[in-house]
Amino acid sequence: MTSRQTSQISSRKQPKQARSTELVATILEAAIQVLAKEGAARFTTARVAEKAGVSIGSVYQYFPNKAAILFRLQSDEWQQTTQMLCAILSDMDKPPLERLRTLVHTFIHSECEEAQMRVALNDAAPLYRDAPEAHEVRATGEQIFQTFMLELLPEVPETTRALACDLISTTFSTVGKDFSESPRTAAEITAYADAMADMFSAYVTVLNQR
Amino acid sequence: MTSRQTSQISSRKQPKQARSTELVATILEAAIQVLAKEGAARFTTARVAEKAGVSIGSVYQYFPNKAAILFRLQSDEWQQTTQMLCAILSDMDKPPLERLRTLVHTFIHSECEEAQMRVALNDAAPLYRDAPEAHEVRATGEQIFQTFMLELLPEVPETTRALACDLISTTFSTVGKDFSESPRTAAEITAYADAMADMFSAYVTVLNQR
Amino acid sequence: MTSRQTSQISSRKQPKQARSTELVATILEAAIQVLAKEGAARFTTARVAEKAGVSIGSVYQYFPNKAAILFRLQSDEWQQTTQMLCAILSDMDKPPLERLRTLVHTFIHSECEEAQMRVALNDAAPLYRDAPEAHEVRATGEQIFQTFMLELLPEVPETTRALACDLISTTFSTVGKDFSESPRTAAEITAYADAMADMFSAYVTVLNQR
Amino acid sequence: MTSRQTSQISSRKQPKQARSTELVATILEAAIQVLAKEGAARFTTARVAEKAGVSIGSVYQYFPNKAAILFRLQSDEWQQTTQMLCAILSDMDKPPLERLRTLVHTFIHSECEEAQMRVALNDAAPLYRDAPEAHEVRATGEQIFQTFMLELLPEVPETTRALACDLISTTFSTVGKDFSESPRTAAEITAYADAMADMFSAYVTVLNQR
DNA sequence: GATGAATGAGTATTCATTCAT
DNA sequence: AATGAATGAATACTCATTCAT
Repeated sequence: MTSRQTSQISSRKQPKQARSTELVATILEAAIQVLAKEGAARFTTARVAEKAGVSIGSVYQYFPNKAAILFRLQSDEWQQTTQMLCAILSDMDKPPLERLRTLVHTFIHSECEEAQMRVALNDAAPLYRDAPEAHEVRATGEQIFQTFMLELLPEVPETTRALACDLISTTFSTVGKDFSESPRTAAEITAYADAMADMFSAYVTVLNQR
Repeated sequence: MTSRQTSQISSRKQPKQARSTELVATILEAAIQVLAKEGAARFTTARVAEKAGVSIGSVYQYFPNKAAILFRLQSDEWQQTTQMLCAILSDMDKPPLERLRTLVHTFIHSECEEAQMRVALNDAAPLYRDAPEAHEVRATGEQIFQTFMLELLPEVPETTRALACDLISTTFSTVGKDFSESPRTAAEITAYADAMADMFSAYVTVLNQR
Repeated sequence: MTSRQTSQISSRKQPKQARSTELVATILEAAIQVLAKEGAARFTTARVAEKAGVSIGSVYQYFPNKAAILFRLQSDEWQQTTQMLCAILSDMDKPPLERLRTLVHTFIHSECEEAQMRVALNDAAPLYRDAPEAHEVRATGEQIFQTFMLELLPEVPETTRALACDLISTTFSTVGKDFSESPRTAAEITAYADAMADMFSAYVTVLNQR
Repeated sequence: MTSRQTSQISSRKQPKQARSTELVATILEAAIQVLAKEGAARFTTARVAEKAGVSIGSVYQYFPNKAAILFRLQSDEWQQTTQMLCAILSDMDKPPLERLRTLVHTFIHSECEEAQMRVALNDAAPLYRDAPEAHEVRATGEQIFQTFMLELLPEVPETTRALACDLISTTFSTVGKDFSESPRTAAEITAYADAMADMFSAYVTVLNQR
């Protein structure tokens, strides 16, 4: 957690060759394991390299610094989440509120998987959070959600909608994170997700009725 | 962010004399400043001692380890929040939903003060989070809120109420924390708090109508 | 003399390359000098590193902790002593008692060399003494001596022999250590070793006559 | 185990008043307990003061530094041993060799009592060993033994006798110390003491026959 | 005399990162 | 490209001793 870090946080090189891609994957996989088993405080480049069966030098060949590995992990997470979000929200066959409910369920469920790693990744957030790249990734996700909100709150004034969008998505992710920090049974997860969806539904309904 | 910690996290000695209390206050004040100005990663006992104009030994005379200082800071925060909560919720002259709205406003506002320090304190959470003392402090706050929920959701089945209680209070604190991480204008704060209160109101109303 | 030690005490890596072996040797040589010149209380990893002209990090690359350096020093000592013991005791051309006398002389002599370092190493014993590895090394030496005792006390009952073996070898090492703590002339050493050999001879002779 | 120590090691003041003597006794008793329970490395003035229910300042009122406490403990030990030695050796009714045997038995036995504390006291030896006062105390004990040796080895030349005296007394104390470091049953102690007495007897007998 | 708060030098150990091979 | 040895700043915490009250 010292500071001798380079500013750059995104990957050092685009691994064009199969060999490289493989290596990056190996390192990331090792990083996940170290994070999950050792926690953020014991997440060190040396440990990642060892777990990956690779030299430290190789790690630095593909990631400019420790933060970059963590950022990449987080980034991949966000991408997956975004895809999931996209898939669910674009299913125009179901009414918006039902899609929202599905979304909440799926998200909370996914958050509860690999909870240990997620907590650790969160603990390490100070290391990658401030990077400009981090904001970009987040922004993409928000974009999709905003589009969906347009569908959900058609008559509502722009300002209100933006606010609701922000509130709901934030509640989503922060409460989901907090909830997943304790171990949960499947039943608990379902109940909690339902409650959250109920809350969102009630809110959305009220906003539309105004 | 290393781990050589003693298990104990609560204060080393009860400051019986005025001198001691003063010193503890000085140290805590210094700790807040270090946290705010340097961030969690650079929060070291040496820096706290220096900022407090006190020897390192003195710091350790009153706090068994670094985590204890952070925990104390957090603990004091929680106590203040709890008192505020208590004061607002027990005002039986106003209807429950109005009190809830007031609560949200006050809380979000207070979270936005000293935001930088709060973010840093949050980043340092891994250091004190697991201490048993931390759970106790939190529990007290939840207790008060539960009592209020009884008033807010009188006819609702126990299980549902407990869930709603958990959800609302978690949303409260986690979303509030997230919101306060970016600098905000007074108008933004008010608008956001209103939105959150709207969401809670809608949810509570729906639950009562079922 | 503090206690923050990792459990492991044996060498961190097998120095496969010439470079490493050299470095380990340099560090050990420096450790001996620090021990001799500064004493056990001032034996610090930093001082060893400095004396060795190496960074602290390098010291920790080859030894998991301070105790490991001391243990290694002691271990090397024991190994040398054991070899010497072996060489002397296995010379079947000479009668057992003569070999015992030679042994005592050689041992006391060798103990008196680098006496200062030995005293310091002894002072530091609490740091490595309890390690399981330490017992193993000692055990090997005892084994050889036991075999020799079989030759020395052929007719004596097992129990008595074991006792005599223990007593003689302990007297050997502890008295030798104590004797070498003061500076001695060659004549003093010879006289003392002779006296000790006389004592052992008398004892052994009596045991055989019973 | 640091070095900010004053050179003086003997008691700071002669406690003339009953109150003082009592306090000194309390401190020494506490010191013994700390040594036994915590070991030499954790033997600190603060812990002694706390265990004694006395302020640190008071400890320093009666002992100039930490080493002085340890020295006093050791000194008291030596005095007791010397008295015991004296009592046994001056019993002119029994033949010298029998007295020697009794001595060995009594000594080994006493060494095995409070073994833990003795080991710790030994570990702390570097702190008080070099004080001139320590030599004086030891000298007294040797004096008595020398007188006894005169009786034991009447016809033997002075040089030889001095050597034998040194050897036997050293074997005595160092082997005794080493033996007592492991936990022992009463039977083991007796057997070991007998073996040692046998060895001494054999040696003495041979010397007298020359 | 008694107290115990205050001091601050001292120490073991970790870890991100570099760079010669 | 890959390696992994080397670096050394950084950090938490202890403890002997002093001295103002």
